[in-house]
Amino acid sequence: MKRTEIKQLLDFAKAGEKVEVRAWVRTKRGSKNVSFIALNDGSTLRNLQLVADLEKVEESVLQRINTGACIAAQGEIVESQGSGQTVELQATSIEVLGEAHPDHYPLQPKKHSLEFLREIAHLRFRTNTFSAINRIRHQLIFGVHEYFHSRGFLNVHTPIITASDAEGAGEAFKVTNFDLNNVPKAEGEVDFSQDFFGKETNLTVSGQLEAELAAMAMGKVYTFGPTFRAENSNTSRHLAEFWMIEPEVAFADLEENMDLSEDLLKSLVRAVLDNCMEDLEFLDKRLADEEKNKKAEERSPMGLIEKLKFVADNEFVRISYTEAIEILRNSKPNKKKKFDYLIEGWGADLQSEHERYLVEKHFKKPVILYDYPKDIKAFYMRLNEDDKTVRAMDVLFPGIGEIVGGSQREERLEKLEKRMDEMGVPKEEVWWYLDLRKFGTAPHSGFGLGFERLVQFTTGMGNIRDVIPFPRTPKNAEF
RNA sequence: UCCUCCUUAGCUCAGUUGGUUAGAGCGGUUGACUGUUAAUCAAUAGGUCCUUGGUUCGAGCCCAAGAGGAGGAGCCA
Repeated sequence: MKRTEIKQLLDFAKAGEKVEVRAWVRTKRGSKNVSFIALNDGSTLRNLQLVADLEKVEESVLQRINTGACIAAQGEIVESQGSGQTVELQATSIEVLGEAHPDHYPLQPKKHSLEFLREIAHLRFRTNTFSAINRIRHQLIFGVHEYFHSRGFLNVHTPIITASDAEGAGEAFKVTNFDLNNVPKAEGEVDFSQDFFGKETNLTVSGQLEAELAAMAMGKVYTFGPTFRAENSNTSRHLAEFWMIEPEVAFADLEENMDLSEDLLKSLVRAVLDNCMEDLEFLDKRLADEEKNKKAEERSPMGLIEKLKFVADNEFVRISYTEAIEILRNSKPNKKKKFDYLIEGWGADLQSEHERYLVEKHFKKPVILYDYPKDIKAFYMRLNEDDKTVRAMDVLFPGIGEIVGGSQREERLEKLEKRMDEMGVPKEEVWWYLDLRKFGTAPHSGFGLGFERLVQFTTGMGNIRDVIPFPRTPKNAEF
């Protein structure tokens, strides 16, 4: 008999149908004559109740069925006599595909801490929370490709291994083929000319520079790939390995760049609202339960679904860095010296506390900040007429902080070279990037969207380690 | 990397001013129960108190170093 997925079965099956399901056991309970087995196969958050009558199913088989076991069950769909479900599967035969010994299986039919589940990441897919997160994560992955494809963007695979570290986006992981106990040296220095690529190489920190190359021929492109940062960051918003979406658009100015980022974010949130409501409702409730344990002033004013709808339906606030500084300088926490870093004047980099104030207290909605001082931004951002600011923009989200960072790129060779000199960026390493400005240069813009931060936002999860199946963080590369 | 906090049973946590055999709930096991909903009821097993060193007659508790985890900061996405 062909197996039926539980989602299909619960949505469409009629009483009297004979089916086979294959699934993992969540709980088993019951009495002398009848057992009730909650089954989940990942196709939906909902469980199927399997009813095993001792007259029809061997007791020796039932004894081997514990939480975590995998079974194949054949039977007939019947209307449930119990109140927790409308239909259930009355078993005619059960085969145990894989036992899960109760003395050793770590998942119990009870609430586990997220910290504990991180230690058993190989099994946490089997919990409601992580299956919900991963179904939403999939919807977002799919949504990204769907969004760009339907608008004529081309997906570009930029290299994972790169020779340039010119982006300045943090420490890179080194890639080498050397025997680390016997590294070839020349004049005291490591001799990379003998290494696999004949030069020093690392894992990419961003696909942006390469995406720009593609955009200056293909027009509209995007990357969606893994990126790596060897920063010793220990926060709930950073990973050493994370996925980033980087569109790059020829002829687009900063305005269009902001439009694209806002529209993309809203579309993705809407896609989740349209397609993952069952999982969202579960996470919404989970979050609400968690909020009950918090103090009143720490509680978030909106539930998860409410928050997602709010973001999808409302305009993001757009203000310049200069306007933001004015707001912050005149803000209550600044005047009362409640900020750890007080805003004295123009030019200061904004700290998390400032971004949070703008987003969560002052505007109470997503904020796009643009036109930052050139000294606190990367070399490739286009210089404004004032010679002080660059065409940079950051999208700030409540609870997450910076979810998007982007800019209009400097397309004028002279200005770009001047900035690289000022900031000490080695021009010879990225000669190809400069070539773009020599041959048919054009205005263009792009941004980077941190995928896991987006998943964090849409699932309401507080720690980024819980929205990627196998998080890579300092001192942790298990699984 | 910095600051703060944490580490006791499989899990979540108590553990009094340093004092004899370290506790609970859940989970496990065994038994009871004619349909349960994280079933219920009864009994029961289960501990290198993170590691190392120190103070003390005596350390889960005090001190030092280390390891791991969480929250915040920095860096950023």
